[in-house]
Amino acid sequence: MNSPVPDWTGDTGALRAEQEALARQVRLRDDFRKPLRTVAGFDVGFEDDGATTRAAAVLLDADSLAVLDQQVARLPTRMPYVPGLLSFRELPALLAALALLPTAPDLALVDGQGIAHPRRLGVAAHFGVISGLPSIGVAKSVLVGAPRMALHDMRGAFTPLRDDREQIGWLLRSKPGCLPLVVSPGHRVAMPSAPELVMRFTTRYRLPEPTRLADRLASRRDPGAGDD
DNA sequence: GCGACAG
DNA sequence: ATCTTGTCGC
Repeated sequence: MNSPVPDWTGDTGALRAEQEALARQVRLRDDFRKPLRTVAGFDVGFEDDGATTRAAAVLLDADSLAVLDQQVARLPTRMPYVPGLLSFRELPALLAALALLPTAPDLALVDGQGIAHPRRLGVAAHFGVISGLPSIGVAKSVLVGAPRMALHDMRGAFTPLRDDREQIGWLLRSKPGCLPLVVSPGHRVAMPSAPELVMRFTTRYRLPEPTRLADRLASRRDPGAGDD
C-alpha cells in the first residue's frame, strides 16, 4: 500500500487530475470479510496552529465494539485546507496512523466524504484506494449534492444524496433530533451497504463509535490519557 | 460575475 | 479544523 501524496506547489489542477485517475480505481461492490471481525475509525486534528497534523486510528471489535487498540500519528502539515482537495492534506497522517495499528481493520470508517465528492474521491475513498482497505466516508456536512427527499426524524432513517441524477451517498439520521450524517461508500463497499454498516456501529451518539472515538483522540479530547 | 465550499 | 460559556431541548 504505497503511493505518496504529491508535494503542494499550489497547482490544484494537477491534484484534481490525480483524483480523477484514482477515482477510476474505486470499487463500489461489497468486498470485505464477512462477518466483520474488526472495524477502525480514522480522523484528523491539528496542533500548533495547524503546523502539526495529528491523525488518530481506533481499532474496535466489530461485534462488541470493545477498543482493541488506538494510535496517534503526528506529521508536519504540508498543505492548507482547500475544499475538494482535503485528502491530500490529511492522507499522509491517516496512513501513518493506520501503519501503527497492530493489524489492519476489516473495514475503515473515515471522517469525511467517500465518493460524495466533486470528482468522486473524498478522503475516505482516497484512503481506501491507497490502503486497499474497504472504507466508508462519514461526514458531518454536505460537500456536494442534495438530499432527494425529506428525512424522517427517526433513528436509522436515510435518504439518497444526489448530484444531478447520480446517487453519491446518503443522509443518515444516526440520532433523533440531530443533524444527519453524510454517509458514502469509500472503496470496496456497495452503496446500499454504507448506511447499514454505519448504523451497526452507532450506539447512543450521533457519530458511530469508531469515528467518535477517533475524533476525540485526534482532537485531544481523550478522557483519560493525555497524548499518544 | 456571484455564491458554495468535507475538515 | 480551531477559538470558547452558557444555554436550549429531548
